[in-house]
Amino acid sequence: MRLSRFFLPTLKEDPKEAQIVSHRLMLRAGMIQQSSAGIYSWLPLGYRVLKKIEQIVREEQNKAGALEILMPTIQPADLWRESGRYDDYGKEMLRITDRHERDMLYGPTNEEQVTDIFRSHVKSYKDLPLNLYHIQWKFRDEVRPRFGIMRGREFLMKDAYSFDLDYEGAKTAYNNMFVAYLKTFDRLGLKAIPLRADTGPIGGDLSHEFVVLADTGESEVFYHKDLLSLATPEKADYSSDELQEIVDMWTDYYAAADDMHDAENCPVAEGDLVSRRGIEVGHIFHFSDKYSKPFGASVAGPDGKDSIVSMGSYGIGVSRLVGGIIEASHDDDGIIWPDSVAPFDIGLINLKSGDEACDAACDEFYGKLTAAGADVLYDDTSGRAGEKFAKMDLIGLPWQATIGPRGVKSGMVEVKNRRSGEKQELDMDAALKLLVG
RNA sequence: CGGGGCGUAGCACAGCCUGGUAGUGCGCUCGCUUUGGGAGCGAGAGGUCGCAAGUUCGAAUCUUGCCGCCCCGACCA
Repeated sequence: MRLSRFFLPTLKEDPKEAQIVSHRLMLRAGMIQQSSAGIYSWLPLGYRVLKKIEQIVREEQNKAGALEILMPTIQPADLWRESGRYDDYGKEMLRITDRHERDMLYGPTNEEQVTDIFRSHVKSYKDLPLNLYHIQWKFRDEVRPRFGIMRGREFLMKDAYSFDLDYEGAKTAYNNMFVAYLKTFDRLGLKAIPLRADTGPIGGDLSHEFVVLADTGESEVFYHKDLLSLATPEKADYSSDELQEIVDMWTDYYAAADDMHDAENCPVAEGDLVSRRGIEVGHIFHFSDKYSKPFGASVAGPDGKDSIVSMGSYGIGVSRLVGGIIEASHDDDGIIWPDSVAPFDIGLINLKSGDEACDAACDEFYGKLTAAGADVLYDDTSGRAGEKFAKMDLIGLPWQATIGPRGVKSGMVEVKNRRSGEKQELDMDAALKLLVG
């Protein structure tokens, strides 16, 4: 992609409304534009990142055996009256009346909707276990949206829902998602820790939050120092017992959010306890028959008798992760994207656009990178060097390749790693080898 | 929902107290000079001063109401 043909409205100065670093950088890097409080448009650069994260989440859900569906954003109130949540949910739920005076709502979550789908079609234990997920926009009318995309009112979320015959099956489904989450956050380049969580209004007895570590995170977490050295599970398939072992291994270590942490009675020795800040990006629940019972979601068991299915739900804040990743990975100059979610792989800078030799060298290098399958943002604009470097640092592509009058005669390319800052002068072939293998 | 703050050009702001023809920096356009870390000079374009009512000969400025946005707290993917 040539920058001259791209839409990248970057800002040199900090917008005043943005306090936290991810919000500031997203606005400055031209990733998003606020539409109203807590509601944003995604501009090309931001949208690319959002889509990359979404795709990784999707791939890991698919690998875990979950099936993708797509449920509507607008739901009928009657469904929520069946579970009793229409009255319980309060003002955070955006309520809408259609032209026929029917009560509708913009979904803040989809337990009712998915349980309705399940009960309409699934009648036998032979169809279990089942895990349905979707990646869809949600709306919660927060009293006070803040932190940009991290705590918006409209947000993109992956939510999965598992259905099992009994508690044992549900627990395996839960463990399966637990492990899928470890793999997902690892692929996103994040350090995530599972915290035993309060189950809150949804209820249930098995629940974990996944918190991404970032110095600027919203809440404080305490955990045993060895927790982070655990290896992320790699195998494609695990048996129920293996899943349980992995979950046990991860949850044996102490980890708690500040509201659950009791310094006086903490089981971890002071020297082994680490305190850092974090951002909640995922939440998994087992909630048994909370929805299946009022909805009459039951299946015939092997004995021919109907039994209510046991459910769980598993959320990942996809849009929030964009901010979370930036919080966890940036410096004074801008964003530092992990390779897996970077909007482009490489930024190519033509230091003297309009100069015949520079243009020719850049065009050639751009062609080779692209032919090798790299996604390249090629700054072919007529801007000044400093401006180009600063902009490239700001948008945080993992690699920068610079071609300017100084090195062009000898066919040299300067390659810089955004994260380490390390620069090296290479001839075009060596640079190509480094960047695209 | 309690408390606080702010709405003036695309962005950041000054002007308001003490009413009198709307300004600065960045960005944008054109020209010249520059050219390896957000350039210099010159010339331009761009604003019903959030909206409405009121006071006044005259309102960005004073008064009232409304709307929007931000921050702190309680609450949450």
